[in-house]
Amino acid sequence: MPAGFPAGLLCELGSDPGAAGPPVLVDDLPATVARYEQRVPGVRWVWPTSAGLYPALLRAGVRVARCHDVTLTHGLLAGRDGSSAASAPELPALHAVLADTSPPLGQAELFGPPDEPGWPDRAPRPDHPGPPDHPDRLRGPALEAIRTGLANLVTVHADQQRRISADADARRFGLLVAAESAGGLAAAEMSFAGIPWRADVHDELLTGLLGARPPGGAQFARPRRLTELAGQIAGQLGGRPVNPDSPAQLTRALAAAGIRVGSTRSSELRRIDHPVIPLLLEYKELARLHAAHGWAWLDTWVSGGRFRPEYVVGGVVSGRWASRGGGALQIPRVLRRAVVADPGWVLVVADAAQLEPRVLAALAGDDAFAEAAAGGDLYAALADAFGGDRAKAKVALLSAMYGGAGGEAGQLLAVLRRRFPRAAGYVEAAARAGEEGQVVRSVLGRTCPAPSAAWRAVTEESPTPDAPRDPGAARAARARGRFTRNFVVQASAAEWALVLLACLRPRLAAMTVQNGFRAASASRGLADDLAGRWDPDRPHLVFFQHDEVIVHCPAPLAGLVASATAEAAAEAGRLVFGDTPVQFPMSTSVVGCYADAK
DNA sequence: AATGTTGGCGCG
DNA sequence: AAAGCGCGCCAACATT
Repeated sequence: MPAGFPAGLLCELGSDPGAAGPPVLVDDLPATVARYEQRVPGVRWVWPTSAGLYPALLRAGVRVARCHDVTLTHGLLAGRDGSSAASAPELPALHAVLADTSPPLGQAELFGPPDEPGWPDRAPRPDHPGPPDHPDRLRGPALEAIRTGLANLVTVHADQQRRISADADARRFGLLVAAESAGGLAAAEMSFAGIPWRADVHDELLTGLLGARPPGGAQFARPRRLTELAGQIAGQLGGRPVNPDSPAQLTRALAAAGIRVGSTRSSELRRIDHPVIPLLLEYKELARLHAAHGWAWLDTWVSGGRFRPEYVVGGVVSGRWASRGGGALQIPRVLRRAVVADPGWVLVVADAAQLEPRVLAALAGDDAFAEAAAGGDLYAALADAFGGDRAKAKVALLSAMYGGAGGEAGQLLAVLRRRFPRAAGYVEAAARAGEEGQVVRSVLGRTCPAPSAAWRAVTEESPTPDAPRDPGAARAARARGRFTRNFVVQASAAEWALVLLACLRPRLAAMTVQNGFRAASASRGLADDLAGRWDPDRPHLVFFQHDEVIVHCPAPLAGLVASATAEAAAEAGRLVFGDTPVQFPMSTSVVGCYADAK
């Protein structure tokens, strides 16, 4: 596809902030980028967005090791400084990039191949290509616009570097910027690789649960099983037709049968003893599967044996990723059966065990807690403090992190506070700050949003001390307290996971099946598939869901991949939290099918 | 007809 | 007394 790639403008950054070499027009940007990647190990691409540019490079067969994503960085800086994210800098059209070829130093070394034996030499080579020298063939306003944009990019980048260095903890904030940028690369690579998805297995699952697919075009027809259930539900409720998808209709029909409900949520229905309830619960579960992940979803999102979701890096205020289209982060567990490795390949499924409480232990520097979090089952280790009851330890921790205190949670929270005062104090301080309208920051310096004007208006003290306080004020304050309480933990956990991803990428990129694999897979009839596939003998990161990664790789590499995830987890712990006794174990399975993991 | 809101539920 | 944190997506319903 390189032939169809638009021309791009490129220049090399100088060693001084804001300095840049002459802009050069290149008519094959992917080839040029690839040449830099090969000959100038450590090159870092500065560009407007990976989301805009990198997919086209990947389609052209080009991977990059590191970048500085100006748009993602802008979001982090705007959040930190309380400036509007809308005041985004004017950035050039997509195909303008800067090559930062200065030798990586310390922090900037993230995230390329680590300095370990066995990795490719990353010393810059004197024979690096430099900017290719082409006569400008684009002329007139188009070229001028790109040229101006490129100059803006140089300026904006220098400004961002200055603001990163000015952070009260520039090391950590710089790490956050590097990790967020690496995340942008990983996200594009995962979309490109796609999750291996067996449409035939998915279809069989649906058919087994719902009945045969309603015949063509009938998008809105209910499959057989849903029609049956709707009929039985109506029969139980007096015989008049009722659409169970309509909360209003259902509430009325239930009331007519003498069942009063505040809502039609499954959790509420489950508490009711009536023969219609099991039918309703089954209907709801199946209707949800049909609507959200049924045949229409399959048609829309799966092609060529892959599900290719689009990730939105940093799309959640806590820094977690969101996804756009296809609901990639809400795939129902039953459908994991359809995620099957290619022949000769396996899935390495690795998730961080009990990540959030471990993060809290490391954040708070609570030695007693940290020792319990050193390894193994964290809740079991804490159980002693709760009369030996692991479940109680878990409730206490979740309550501390989410701000719940219903039921016996309040009492358990008191135990937690007594035994692990620093851990409890950490989240409680965050909650107080939030209730007072302040902002809080994660371990690497992601800042939570300031309260809205509406919130400030509601919670403002009344002008006369005797006036009754708006009961909504206390409620709003506590809600924000729960948000900031959770933010410090969830956002810091998201950072650990992001750094894990950033540390895992280069390790995977360095792995290939040296001999025989291409021939072997061709002999299995995969040659046609391989023709359009990226890096056919290399592990592919294909899924990332908050604290879990899936790597799709040739079976012989599974052991190496599993070790790499463990190493990356340990490295992420060191980079994010420094010297802490807390460990971040990964629970890893090597499986042919996602449903068989752990 | 198009757009916005609500109730509900999937995931972590 | 009551209250969990964060998302995206669907059908139904409300509004323009």
